Amino acid sequence: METTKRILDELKTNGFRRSAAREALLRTLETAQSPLSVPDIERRLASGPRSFNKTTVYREIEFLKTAGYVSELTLRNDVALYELAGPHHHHLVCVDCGTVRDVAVKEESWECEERRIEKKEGFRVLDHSLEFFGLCGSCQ
Amino acid sequence: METTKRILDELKTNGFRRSAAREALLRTLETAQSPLSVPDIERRLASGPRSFNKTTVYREIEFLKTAGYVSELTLRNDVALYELAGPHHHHLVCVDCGTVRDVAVKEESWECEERRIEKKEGFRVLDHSLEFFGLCGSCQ
DNA sequence: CACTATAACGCAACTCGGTTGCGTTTGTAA
DNA sequence: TTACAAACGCAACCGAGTTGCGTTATAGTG
Repeated sequence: METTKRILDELKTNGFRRSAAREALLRTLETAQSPLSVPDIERRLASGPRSFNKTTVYREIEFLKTAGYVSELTLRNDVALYELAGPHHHHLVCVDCGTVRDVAVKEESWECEERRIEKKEGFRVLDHSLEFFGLCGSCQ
Repeated sequence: METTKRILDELKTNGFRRSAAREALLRTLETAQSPLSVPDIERRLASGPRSFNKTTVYREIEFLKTAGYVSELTLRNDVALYELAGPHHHHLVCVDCGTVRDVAVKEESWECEERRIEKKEGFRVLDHSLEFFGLCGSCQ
Protein backbone atom coordinates (compact mmCIF):
# COMPACT_ATOMS: atom_id res chain seq x y z
CA MET A 1 0.00 0.00 0.00
CA GLU A 2 2.91 2.27 0.74
CA THR A 3 4.28 2.04 -2.77
CA THR A 4 0.86 2.64 -4.30
CA LYS A 5 0.41 5.83 -2.26
CA ARG A 6 3.89 7.03 -3.15
CA ILE A 7 3.36 6.51 -6.86
CA LEU A 8 -0.06 8.20 -6.82
CA ASP A 9 1.46 11.20 -5.03
CA GLU A 10 4.36 11.44 -7.47
CA LEU A 11 1.96 11.24 -10.40
CA LYS A 12 -0.27 13.91 -8.88
CA THR A 13 2.59 16.37 -8.63
CA ASN A 14 3.06 15.81 -12.36
CA GLY A 15 -0.55 16.60 -13.17
CA PHE A 16 -1.97 13.08 -13.37
CA ARG A 17 -5.14 12.19 -11.54
CA ARG A 18 -5.75 9.76 -8.73
CA SER A 19 -8.39 7.71 -10.50
CA ALA A 20 -10.15 4.62 -9.19
CA ALA A 21 -8.70 2.36 -11.87
CA ARG A 22 -5.15 3.63 -11.37
CA GLU A 23 -5.29 3.07 -7.62
CA ALA A 24 -6.93 -0.35 -7.86
CA LEU A 25 -4.44 -1.52 -10.47
CA LEU A 26 -1.43 -0.36 -8.47
CA ARG A 27 -2.74 -2.05 -5.34
CA THR A 28 -3.28 -5.25 -7.31
CA LEU A 29 0.30 -5.23 -8.57
CA GLU A 30 1.66 -4.35 -5.14
CA THR A 31 -0.28 -7.15 -3.46
CA ALA A 32 0.63 -9.78 -6.07
CA GLN A 33 3.35 -12.25 -5.16
CA SER A 34 4.44 -12.61 -8.78
CA PRO A 35 4.11 -10.85 -12.14
CA LEU A 36 0.57 -10.72 -13.52
CA SER A 37 -0.88 -10.80 -17.04
CA VAL A 38 -3.55 -8.32 -18.09
CA PRO A 39 -6.25 -11.04 -17.97
CA ASP A 40 -4.99 -11.86 -14.44
CA ILE A 41 -5.31 -8.23 -13.44
CA GLU A 42 -8.80 -7.95 -14.95
CA ARG A 43 -9.96 -10.97 -12.95
CA ARG A 44 -8.50 -9.71 -9.69
CA LEU A 45 -10.04 -6.29 -10.17
CA ALA A 46 -13.41 -7.84 -11.05
CA SER A 47 -13.41 -9.82 -7.80
CA GLY A 48 -12.99 -6.56 -5.89
CA PRO A 49 -15.46 -3.69 -5.32
CA ARG A 50 -15.79 -2.93 -9.04
CA SER A 51 -14.48 -4.12 -12.37
CA PHE A 52 -12.82 -2.14 -15.15
CA ASN A 53 -12.90 -2.37 -18.90
CA LYS A 54 -9.97 -4.22 -20.44
CA THR A 55 -9.11 -1.20 -22.59
CA THR A 56 -8.69 0.79 -19.39
CA VAL A 57 -6.38 -1.83 -17.94
CA TYR A 58 -4.23 -1.97 -21.07
CA ARG A 59 -4.01 1.83 -21.26
CA GLU A 60 -3.18 2.19 -17.60
CA ILE A 61 -0.47 -0.47 -17.81
CA GLU A 62 0.99 1.30 -20.83
CA PHE A 63 0.89 4.62 -18.98
CA LEU A 64 2.58 3.26 -15.85
CA LYS A 65 5.15 1.43 -17.96
CA THR A 66 6.08 4.62 -19.81
CA ALA A 67 6.21 6.49 -16.50
CA GLY A 68 8.64 3.86 -15.24
CA TYR A 69 6.50 2.46 -12.43
CA VAL A 70 5.73 -0.87 -14.05
CA SER A 71 8.00 -3.25 -15.90
CA GLU A 72 7.01 -5.84 -18.43
CA LEU A 73 8.41 -9.28 -19.02
CA THR A 74 7.69 -11.92 -21.62
CA LEU A 75 8.60 -15.55 -21.13
CA ARG A 76 9.06 -17.69 -24.18
CA ASN A 77 5.86 -17.43 -26.19
CA ASP A 78 3.58 -16.66 -23.29
CA VAL A 79 1.54 -13.55 -22.66
CA ALA A 80 3.14 -10.40 -21.26
CA LEU A 81 3.45 -10.17 -17.48
CA TYR A 82 3.67 -7.02 -15.39
CA GLU A 83 5.08 -6.12 -11.99
CA LEU A 84 5.92 -2.99 -10.07
CA ALA A 85 9.30 -1.75 -11.26
CA GLY A 86 12.11 -2.26 -8.80
CA PRO A 87 15.84 -2.84 -8.82
CA HIS A 88 17.03 -4.82 -11.84
CA HIS A 89 16.51 -8.54 -11.35
CA HIS A 90 15.76 -11.73 -13.24
CA HIS A 91 13.25 -14.57 -12.98
CA LEU A 92 12.93 -18.23 -12.16
CA VAL A 93 10.15 -19.77 -14.25
CA CYS A 94 8.83 -23.20 -13.31
CA VAL A 95 8.16 -25.13 -16.50
CA ASP A 96 5.74 -27.37 -14.63
CA CYS A 97 3.41 -25.13 -12.62
CA GLY A 98 4.27 -21.88 -14.37
CA THR A 99 5.01 -19.79 -11.29
CA VAL A 100 7.45 -16.93 -11.70
CA ARG A 101 9.79 -15.81 -8.94
CA ASP A 102 12.23 -12.93 -8.80
CA VAL A 103 15.89 -13.69 -8.34
CA ALA A 104 18.93 -11.49 -7.96
CA VAL A 105 21.94 -12.31 -10.10
CA LYS A 106 25.41 -10.88 -9.88
CA GLU A 107 25.51 -8.74 -13.02
CA GLU A 108 29.30 -8.57 -13.02
CA SER A 109 29.24 -12.16 -14.20
CA TRP A 110 28.68 -11.06 -17.77
CA GLU A 111 29.21 -7.33 -17.81
CA CYS A 112 32.57 -8.18 -19.36
CA GLU A 113 30.70 -10.19 -21.96
CA GLU A 114 28.61 -7.13 -22.84
CA ARG A 115 31.76 -5.07 -23.32
CA ARG A 116 33.25 -7.81 -25.45
CA ILE A 117 30.13 -7.86 -27.64
CA GLU A 118 30.20 -4.09 -28.05
CA LYS A 119 33.80 -4.26 -29.28
CA LYS A 120 33.69 -7.39 -31.36
CA GLU A 121 30.20 -7.19 -32.86
CA GLY A 122 29.87 -3.42 -33.17
CA PHE A 123 26.58 -3.65 -31.27
CA ARG A 124 25.70 -1.09 -28.59
CA VAL A 125 24.15 -3.05 -25.69
CA LEU A 126 21.45 -1.06 -23.87
CA ASP A 127 19.65 -3.77 -21.96
CA HIS A 128 19.39 -7.50 -21.58
CA SER A 129 16.91 -10.10 -20.44
CA LEU A 130 17.77 -13.28 -18.62
CA GLU A 131 15.33 -15.86 -17.36
CA PHE A 132 15.95 -19.29 -15.90
CA PHE A 133 13.59 -22.15 -16.72
CA GLY A 134 13.39 -25.21 -14.53
CA LEU A 135 11.56 -26.85 -11.64
CA CYS A 136 10.56 -25.05 -8.47
CA GLY A 137 10.79 -26.71 -5.05
CA SER A 138 7.23 -28.07 -5.14
CA CYS A 139 7.53 -29.53 -8.63
CA GLN A 140 10.84 -31.40 -8.39
CA MET B 1 20.83 -26.50 -48.96
CA GLU B 2 23.13 -29.06 -47.42
CA THR B 3 21.42 -28.91 -44.05
CA THR B 4 17.97 -29.17 -45.62
CA LYS B 5 18.98 -32.33 -47.49
CA ARG B 6 20.54 -33.84 -44.39
CA ILE B 7 17.43 -33.23 -42.31
CA LEU B 8 15.11 -34.60 -44.99
CA ASP B 9 17.23 -37.74 -45.22
CA GLU B 10 17.30 -38.22 -41.47
CA LEU B 11 13.53 -37.77 -41.31
CA LYS B 12 13.03 -40.23 -44.14
CA THR B 13 14.93 -42.96 -42.33
CA ASN B 14 12.48 -42.42 -39.49
CA GLY B 15 9.44 -42.85 -41.69
CA PHE B 16 8.59 -39.22 -42.39
CA ARG B 17 7.94 -38.05 -45.93
CA ARG B 18 9.82 -35.60 -48.06
CA SER B 19 6.88 -33.29 -48.75
CA ALA B 20 6.91 -30.05 -50.72
CA ALA B 21 6.00 -27.93 -47.71
CA ARG B 22 8.64 -29.53 -45.49
CA GLU B 23 11.38 -29.01 -48.03
CA ALA B 24 10.37 -25.44 -48.90
CA LEU B 25 10.15 -24.49 -45.23
CA LEU B 26 13.54 -25.96 -44.40
CA ARG B 27 15.13 -24.17 -47.35
CA THR B 28 13.53 -20.92 -46.24
CA LEU B 29 14.95 -21.26 -42.73
CA GLU B 30 18.34 -22.30 -44.04
CA THR B 31 18.53 -19.36 -46.45
CA ALA B 32 17.35 -16.79 -43.88
CA GLN B 33 19.99 -14.59 -42.30
CA SER B 34 18.02 -14.29 -39.07
CA PRO B 35 15.18 -15.98 -37.18
CA LEU B 36 11.78 -15.76 -38.91
CA SER B 37 8.21 -15.52 -37.64
CA VAL B 38 5.50 -17.74 -39.09
CA PRO B 39 4.00 -14.78 -41.01
CA ASP B 40 7.52 -14.11 -42.36
CA ILE B 41 7.80 -17.70 -43.49
CA GLU B 42 4.35 -17.64 -45.09
CA ARG B 43 5.27 -14.54 -47.10
CA ARG B 44 8.58 -15.98 -48.26
CA LEU B 45 6.98 -19.23 -49.30
CA ALA B 46 4.21 -17.36 -51.13
CA SER B 47 6.77 -15.42 -53.16
CA GLY B 48 8.26 -18.73 -54.31
CA PRO B 49 6.86 -21.36 -56.70
CA ARG B 50 3.81 -22.04 -54.53
CA SER B 51 2.26 -20.94 -51.26
CA PHE B 52 1.14 -23.04 -48.30
CA ASN B 53 -1.69 -22.76 -45.84
CA LYS B 54 -0.78 -21.18 -42.52
CA THR B 55 -2.02 -24.23 -40.64
CA THR B 56 0.50 -26.29 -42.58
CA VAL B 57 3.30 -23.92 -41.66
CA TYR B 58 2.37 -23.95 -37.97
CA ARG B 59 2.13 -27.72 -37.92
CA GLU B 60 5.39 -28.22 -39.76
CA ILE B 61 7.21 -25.82 -37.44
CA GLU B 62 5.78 -27.68 -34.46
CA PHE B 63 6.89 -30.99 -35.95
CA LEU B 64 10.43 -29.82 -36.70
CA LYS B 65 10.67 -28.23 -33.27
CA THR B 66 9.68 -31.45 -31.55
CA ALA B 67 12.10 -33.38 -33.76
CA GLY B 68 14.83 -30.99 -32.62
CA TYR B 69 15.64 -29.44 -35.99
CA VAL B 70 14.13 -26.03 -35.29
CA SER B 71 14.42 -23.84 -32.22
CA GLU B 72 12.03 -21.13 -31.12
CA LEU B 73 12.76 -17.81 -29.50
CA THR B 74 10.52 -15.07 -28.17
CA LEU B 75 11.77 -11.56 -27.66
CA ARG B 76 9.94 -9.35 -25.18
CA ASN B 77 6.31 -9.28 -26.28
CA ASP B 78 6.89 -9.96 -29.93
CA VAL B 79 5.78 -12.94 -31.97
CA ALA B 80 7.68 -16.21 -31.87
CA LEU B 81 10.70 -16.53 -34.16
CA TYR B 82 12.19 -19.72 -35.56
CA GLU B 83 15.61 -20.77 -36.82
CA LEU B 84 17.38 -23.99 -37.66
CA ALA B 85 18.63 -25.51 -34.43
CA GLY B 86 22.35 -25.31 -33.89
CA PRO B 87 24.82 -25.05 -31.05
CA HIS B 88 23.48 -23.12 -28.05
CA HIS B 89 23.78 -19.37 -28.60
CA HIS B 90 22.09 -16.08 -27.78
CA HIS B 91 20.82 -13.06 -29.69
CA LEU B 92 21.50 -9.40 -30.34
CA VAL B 93 18.22 -7.60 -30.96
CA CYS B 94 18.29 -4.09 -32.43
CA VAL B 95 15.61 -2.02 -30.72
CA ASP B 96 15.55 0.36 -33.69
CA CYS B 97 15.36 -1.76 -36.85
CA GLY B 98 14.37 -5.03 -35.17
CA THR B 99 17.02 -7.24 -36.75
CA VAL B 100 18.12 -10.27 -34.76
CA ARG B 101 21.64 -11.65 -34.91
CA ASP B 102 23.15 -14.71 -33.31
CA VAL B 103 25.99 -14.28 -30.86
CA ALA B 104 28.11 -16.72 -28.94
CA VAL B 105 28.54 -16.10 -25.22
CA LYS B 106 30.90 -17.82 -22.83
CA GLU B 107 28.48 -19.86 -20.77
CA GLU B 108 30.96 -20.33 -17.94
CA SER B 109 30.30 -16.69 -17.05
CA TRP B 110 27.19 -17.62 -15.14
CA GLU B 111 27.24 -21.36 -14.83
CA CYS B 112 28.38 -20.72 -11.29
CA GLU B 113 25.34 -18.48 -10.89
CA GLU B 114 23.07 -21.32 -11.93
CA ARG B 115 24.63 -23.59 -9.35
CA ARG B 116 24.25 -20.88 -6.73
CA ILE B 117 20.55 -20.50 -7.60
CA GLU B 118 20.00 -24.26 -7.36
CA LYS B 119 21.47 -24.30 -3.87
CA LYS B 120 20.10 -21.09 -2.46
CA GLU B 121 16.66 -20.97 -4.08
CA GLY B 122 15.91 -24.70 -4.22
CA PHE B 123 15.17 -24.30 -7.93
CA ARG B 124 16.39 -26.89 -10.45
CA VAL B 125 17.66 -24.93 -13.46
CA LEU B 126 17.06 -26.79 -16.75
CA ASP B 127 17.51 -24.03 -19.28
CA HIS B 128 17.92 -20.30 -19.62
CA SER B 129 17.31 -17.56 -22.14
CA LEU B 130 19.50 -14.53 -22.61
CA GLU B 131 19.02 -11.80 -25.18
CA PHE B 132 20.79 -8.48 -25.54
CA PHE B 133 18.83 -5.42 -26.66
CA GLY B 134 20.55 -2.41 -28.15
CA LEU B 135 21.60 -0.70 -31.38
CA CYS B 136 23.16 -2.53 -34.30
CA GLY B 137 25.99 -0.99 -36.34
CA SER B 138 23.66 0.66 -38.89
CA CYS B 139 21.36 2.20 -36.27
CA GLN B 140 23.88 3.79 -33.90
C1' DC C 1 1.60 -50.21 -62.49
C1' DA C 2 -2.17 -50.48 -59.25
C1' DC C 3 -3.28 -50.57 -54.36
C1' DT C 4 -3.17 -49.10 -49.73
C1' DA C 5 -2.07 -46.99 -45.39
C1' DT C 6 -1.20 -42.88 -43.35
C1' DA C 7 1.59 -38.70 -43.36
C1' DA C 8 0.70 -34.38 -44.80
C1' DC C 9 -2.36 -30.81 -46.41
C1' DG C 10 -6.20 -27.15 -47.03
C1' DC C 11 -10.14 -24.93 -45.47
C1' DA C 12 -13.16 -22.70 -42.40
C1' DA C 13 -14.26 -21.47 -38.17
C1' DC C 14 -12.67 -20.28 -33.89
C1' DT C 15 -9.96 -18.42 -29.57
C1' DC C 16 -7.83 -14.84 -27.25
C1' DG C 17 -4.44 -11.16 -26.24
C1' DG C 18 -4.14 -6.77 -27.61
C1' DT C 19 -5.53 -2.24 -30.30
C1' DT C 20 -8.29 1.75 -32.12
C1' DG C 21 -11.81 5.33 -32.66
C1' DC C 22 -14.98 7.87 -30.55
C1' DG C 23 -18.14 9.66 -27.55
C1' DT C 24 -18.87 10.10 -22.32
C1' DT C 25 -17.56 10.61 -17.56
C1' DT C 26 -14.85 12.35 -13.83
C1' DG C 27 -11.03 14.54 -11.27
C1' DT C 28 -8.96 18.87 -10.26
C1' DA C 29 -7.69 23.46 -10.30
C1' DA C 30 -9.16 28.14 -11.07
C1' DT D 1 -19.44 26.31 -10.16
C1' DT D 2 -17.34 25.98 -14.20
C1' DA D 3 -14.36 24.29 -17.58
C1' DC D 4 -10.71 21.67 -19.45
C1' DA D 5 -8.37 17.57 -20.11
C1' DA D 6 -7.37 13.17 -18.10
C1' DA D 7 -9.46 9.00 -17.72
C1' DC D 8 -13.01 5.78 -19.00
C1' DG D 9 -16.37 2.40 -21.47
C1' DC D 10 -18.01 0.40 -25.49
C1' DA D 11 -17.91 -1.79 -29.78
C1' DA D 12 -15.58 -3.11 -33.42
C1' DC D 13 -11.49 -4.66 -34.97
C1' DC D 14 -6.65 -7.00 -35.78
C1' DG D 15 -3.52 -10.74 -36.04
C1' DA D 16 -1.08 -14.77 -34.10
C1' DG D 17 -2.07 -19.20 -33.16
C1' DT D 18 -5.44 -23.46 -32.74
C1' DT D 19 -8.86 -27.14 -33.90
C1' DG D 20 -11.83 -30.37 -36.39
C1' DC D 21 -12.50 -32.62 -40.37
C1' DG D 22 -12.45 -34.06 -44.85
C1' DT D 23 -9.02 -34.43 -48.86
C1' DT D 24 -4.55 -35.17 -51.17
C1' DA D 25 -0.19 -37.12 -51.91
C1' DT D 26 3.93 -39.93 -50.61
C1' DA D 27 6.11 -44.23 -50.43
C1' DG D 28 6.15 -48.99 -49.44
C1' DT D 29 4.03 -53.52 -51.18
C1' DG D 30 2.21 -56.93 -54.34
